[in-house]
Amino acid sequence: MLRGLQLVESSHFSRSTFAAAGFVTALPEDVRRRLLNLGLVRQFAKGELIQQRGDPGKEFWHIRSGNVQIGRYSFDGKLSIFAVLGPGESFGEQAFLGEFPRMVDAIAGNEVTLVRIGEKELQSAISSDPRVARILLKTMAHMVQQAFALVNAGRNLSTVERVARALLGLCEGEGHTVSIPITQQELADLVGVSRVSLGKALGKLEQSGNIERNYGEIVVLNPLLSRRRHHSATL
Amino acid sequence: MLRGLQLVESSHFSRSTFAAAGFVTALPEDVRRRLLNLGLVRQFAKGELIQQRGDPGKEFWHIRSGNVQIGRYSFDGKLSIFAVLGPGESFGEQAFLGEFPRMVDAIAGNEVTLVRIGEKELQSAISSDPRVARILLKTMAHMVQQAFALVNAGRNLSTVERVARALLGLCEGEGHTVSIPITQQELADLVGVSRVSLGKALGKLEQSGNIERNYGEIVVLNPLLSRRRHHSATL
DNA sequence: TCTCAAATGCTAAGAGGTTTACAATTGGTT
DNA sequence: AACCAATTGTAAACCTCTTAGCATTTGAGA
Repeated sequence: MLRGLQLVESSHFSRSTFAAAGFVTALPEDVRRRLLNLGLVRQFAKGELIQQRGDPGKEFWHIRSGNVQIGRYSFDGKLSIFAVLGPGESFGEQAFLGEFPRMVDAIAGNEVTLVRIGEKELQSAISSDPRVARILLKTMAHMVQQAFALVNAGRNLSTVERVARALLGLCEGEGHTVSIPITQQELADLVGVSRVSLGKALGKLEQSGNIERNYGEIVVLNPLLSRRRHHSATL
Repeated sequence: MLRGLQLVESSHFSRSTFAAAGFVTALPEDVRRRLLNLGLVRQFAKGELIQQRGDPGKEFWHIRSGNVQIGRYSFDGKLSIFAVLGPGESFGEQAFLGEFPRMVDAIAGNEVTLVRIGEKELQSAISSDPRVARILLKTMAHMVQQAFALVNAGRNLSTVERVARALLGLCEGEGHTVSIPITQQELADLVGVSRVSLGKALGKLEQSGNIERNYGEIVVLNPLLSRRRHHSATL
């Protein structure tokens, strides 16, 4: 029975996928400050492209203020948003650390202030304090862990549950009612089901009062309503 | 049309899941040697338990000789094997680096010689050479990458393809015909499908001459036959 | 050799997702 | 205001997997 958007959430769908909320956050206060002080501060205007799919990841970014949309421009120039990240979060570590090309585009959602951490800054932080490397490795290990949790989640959850999770992920910690600008087709691709199935799932979530369906947007009514960690779904 | 076990294999199913083939291998020759010299060498007799699910991961292991079975003991004392690792490979990094309990059991498949790398050895290696931390971070980033590749693979591949991949993963680089001791129920759980569906998939793979089904074992006939990287499945 | 539990093979019913197709709605544009 | 392309709602046929049940085969131990 549907009883609400009360989900597992040991990891947000989007956070764990394309960004590491804890990558900078997990560092001890003093080390974090030192690292962020090393980085170059850059501003981006709303809509400006921060990173592009395919180009080499020579840095990662820490968000000081504003928010960043993570997504993919399709061939026809449309953007499919996977996540919206806010202050304190960081993104781009994966390509940077792994030394492979960026897999997603990042666009400034509004006026945004970022700190750029490149190879030099990373090395400097690592050599300045022996704890740093260890903590970063720990954070990465957790990301691997979460990634595999995702694999299993995908296997064991119903479509409705997966859709609900994806929506929660797109809310990104917002407290109250949130309007997500996304088409059903895009959301279907994100979750990995057909548009028809997604429609049915959304229908159920709407009936149980969790969301509202509008043209080109989905309104999540009470996203924070009991978002817990390490519990099984009540859905 | 089924044309053979010619698969993607940017990542082995099992390797990327429970072990990191490249975790030690990726290090530069000199650093690797130094790290492995630091570690305590231990022998395990065939069948001996190396690590147990649930206990704290205070180290990881590098296999010098012999092979190690990674799996899970079910409540009734039976072992479900997920992977068999050989010389040069390592395992247990994830729990060790992430500082959470072990998720799998590891048993010596035969007389095996391991090198134990603990906190002290890791720290020592990291501080001895600035490259080490960077390389380890890179390896971890790749594991995250592979994990997400798995997510997408699970979404886009047919059951037959997923089964074929799982089998290839269990072969672990063996060149010729390999006999894998595993029941259909266990393999079904591993792949995430029902035994009935697995049976059908195995039937197709057998018909196309890739495997043989026996009682409690599956024989993979030509596992190495064109195992490539970063290509799409021909299956 | 006989016995029996485990493992496999097989079938049928049912649930749920996909594809395809078309109608209805929406929001921007002329 | 009228139009049009994008989006959404809906239906039907089809396909695959699951569950459940039972028959058959296998291999190990008495």
